[in-house]
Amino acid sequence: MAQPATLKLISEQLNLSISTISRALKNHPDISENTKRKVKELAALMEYEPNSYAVNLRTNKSKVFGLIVPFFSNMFNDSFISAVEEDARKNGYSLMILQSGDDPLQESENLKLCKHYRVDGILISLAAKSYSIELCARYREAGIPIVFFDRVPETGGFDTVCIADEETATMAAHTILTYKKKKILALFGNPDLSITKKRKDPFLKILEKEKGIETETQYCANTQDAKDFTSSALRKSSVPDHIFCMSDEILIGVMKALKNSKLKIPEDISVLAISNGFIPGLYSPEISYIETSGYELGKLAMKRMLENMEGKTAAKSIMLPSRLVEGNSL
Amino acid sequence: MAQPATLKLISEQLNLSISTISRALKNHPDISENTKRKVKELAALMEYEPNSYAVNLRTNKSKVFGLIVPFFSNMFNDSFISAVEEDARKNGYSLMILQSGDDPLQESENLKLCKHYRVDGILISLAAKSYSIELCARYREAGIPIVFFDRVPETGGFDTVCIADEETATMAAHTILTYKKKKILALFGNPDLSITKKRKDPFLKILEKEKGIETETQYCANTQDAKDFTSSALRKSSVPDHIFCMSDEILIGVMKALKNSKLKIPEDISVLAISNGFIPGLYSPEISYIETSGYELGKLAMKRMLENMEGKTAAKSIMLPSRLVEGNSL
DNA sequence: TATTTTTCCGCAAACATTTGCGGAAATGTT
DNA sequence: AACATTTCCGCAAATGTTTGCGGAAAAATA
Repeated sequence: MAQPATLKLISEQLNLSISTISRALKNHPDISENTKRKVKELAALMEYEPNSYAVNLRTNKSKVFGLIVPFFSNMFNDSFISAVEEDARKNGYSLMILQSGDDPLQESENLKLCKHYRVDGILISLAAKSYSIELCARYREAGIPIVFFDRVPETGGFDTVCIADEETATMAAHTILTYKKKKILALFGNPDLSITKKRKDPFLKILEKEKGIETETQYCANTQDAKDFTSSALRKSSVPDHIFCMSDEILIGVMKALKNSKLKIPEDISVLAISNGFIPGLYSPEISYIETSGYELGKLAMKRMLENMEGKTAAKSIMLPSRLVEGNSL
Repeated sequence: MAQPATLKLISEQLNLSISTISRALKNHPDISENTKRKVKELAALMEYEPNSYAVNLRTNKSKVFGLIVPFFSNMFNDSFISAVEEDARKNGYSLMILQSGDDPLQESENLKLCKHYRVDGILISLAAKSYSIELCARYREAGIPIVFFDRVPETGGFDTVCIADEETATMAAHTILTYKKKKILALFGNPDLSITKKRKDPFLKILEKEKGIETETQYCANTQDAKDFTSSALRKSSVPDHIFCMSDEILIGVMKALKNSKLKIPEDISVLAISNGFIPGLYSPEISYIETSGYELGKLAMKRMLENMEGKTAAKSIMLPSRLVEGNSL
C-alpha cells in the first residue's frame, strides 16, 4: 500500500516479465494456468489496479463522457443526468458534468474542456444564445461523437434527441378543447428559444381553428413575469377559465398568483402545464401536465451515444413522445 | 486537423527535437526567443493541445476531483455542486460527479471509481447507512485527500465541512419562542440519520425548558408521512398553532395537508422550516426558514480541498453558521 | 534420434510528455 | 590564439501499459 502496485512491481516479485503479468491478468491464452494463478493472487494481495492514465494513453480512450447542460439544478436535467449516469455506468463509462449557466462563452469553454480531457463523447444541451455549434461540428470532424439533447441545433446533420415539442403542444391544445374551455391564458417562455416557438405555434394553430375560443398569449421571462401576467389577467372583467403553462418556471408563478385570488382549481379555473411532474405534484390539487420525461430522454441519449461508440453511423434525429398525466386541475 | 497535433509532429516539421518543442512552449529560458516564436506559431496553427493522458501519466495528477452525493437532484446538493464546480474551475480543476442513490453499496462503488480514475481528491456526502468510512480512511492513507460535507462521519480525524446543525435547530426553537407559539408540531426525518438527531435534540431541549409549551414530535420517512401526520394532527380537538419542518421534503407534505384544511398561514397556524429557500419560496405566503446554504457550504468545502492540494495539514472540522430568512409564515 | 508442433514467455516498441544532463557552437575574456 | 563562459539545443530515461513478434523449452510426431 505504500507504493501503489504496478505491473513492474509484480513482475519483480515473481521473476516474470512485465508483459507476462499484463497478459496473465487479462487471461491471455499464451499464459499457463499456473502462472496466471500466481500472478492473480499476488495482484490481489497487492491491490493492483491498472493505472488509468497509462491505459488511456495507450488505448487513446478515457471511458468518460462529457455532459454539458445550461443548469443541472433543474428538474428536467436532474432526471436526465440520472438516466445518463445509470446507463453510462452500466457500460463502463463515467461522466464529466459541466454546466454552462446558459452562458454561451462558458458553454464553449466547457466544450474545450471536454476536448482537453479527451472525453470519448459529448452530450450537450445548448445554451439559449449558443454559438458553439460550429465548434461542435469541428470536434465531430475530429472524431468526438456528439449527441445533442433537449435544446438542439436548428440545423440538421447532427445526432439529436429531444422531446417531440410540437406533439406535446398539440396534445395540450387538444386536452384543453376536450374540457371545453373558452377563454384561455397561455403563458410561454423566452421567445428567443426555439423550444418556445416549437410549443407555441402548434398550440395556437389548433386553438385558432376552433370557433368561440379566445386565447391570450404572453411571453414570460421568469417566474415573476408569470405571476404578474396572471394577476393582471385575473383583475380584468372577463377572467380566463384556463391557464396553460409552457414550463415549470411559469407554473410556479401562475400558482402564486392563483393562491392570492379567490379562484378554486379546477371549479373556477383550470390549469395545465408542460413538466416532468415534480412541481405539479407539489400543489393540491395536483396539477395536470403533459409529461416531458428527462429520464426517458436520458435513456435515449445514452443509447444513441453508445451506438456511436460502436462505429460511425449517419446522424439521426430522435423524438421522445409525451403523454398526459392527469392531476385534478382540469 | 486530420492527425491531432503532438510535440513529435511539430518537431518533425521544424527539424527540432521533441524536448525543444516542449520547452519552447513552456517558455523555458534555455530556448532562444527566435525558435520559441517559430514553435508557438506552428503549434497554434496546428491547434496543438497537450495530451492530457500523457501529462497525467507523467505528473501523476489528473486535475479532477471526485464528488459523491446521495442525490444531485436535491436543492441543497444542487447549489453545493454549483459552488464547488465554480471554484474548481477557477483553479484549473474539473469534477467527476457520482451519485450513490443513498445506497451504501453504490457509494463504495463510486469511491472505487474515483480511485480508479485516480482523481486528485474526493468530496463526499455520505449515504444514510454508509459503511464506506474505512474505505475512505484507507484512501486517505494512500494519499487521496478527502473532504466530507453535509453528511459527515461521526468519528473524528477527518476533514469535514457541514452545517452547524445544532445552531440551526437552536435558532429555530428560539424563533418559535419569540413568536410565542404554544402548541407545536415538530416533524423530523429519518431517525437513523445523524442530522436528525443533531437537529432534534437541541430543538427539544430548548422548548422543553419553557413552561406552557406543548410539543409533539414525529419522524417522517417521506413527504407522504409528513402530510399524513399533519392531517391527523389537524383533525384533533386541539389544533397546533405552529408546525416546524426539519427539511424541504417534510415541508412539502405539510403544505399539502394545510392546503386541504381551512387554516390560514400565518393567522391560524404558523410554519417554519429548515431549507435552502427554493421550496419555501414556492408558496404564498412564502414560508420562513432557517437557511442552510449549499452554495456557501460548497465554497467552504472547495477551499478546504484546495488547502489539501497545497500540502498536508491536520484534519479540520468546519461549521457553516446559518441565518433566519423571514417569509410571511410566522 | 531427428523433426515438427505446441506451450509458454520475454524483448522491444509504442503511446505523448517531461526533465536532468551533457555537449556543440557561439561569444567573451586574457 | 588559447581559454573560459554563455547560449542553445538534443539524448535518453522515465511514467505504466499493451501487443506484435520471435524464440527457447517442452511435448508430440515421425
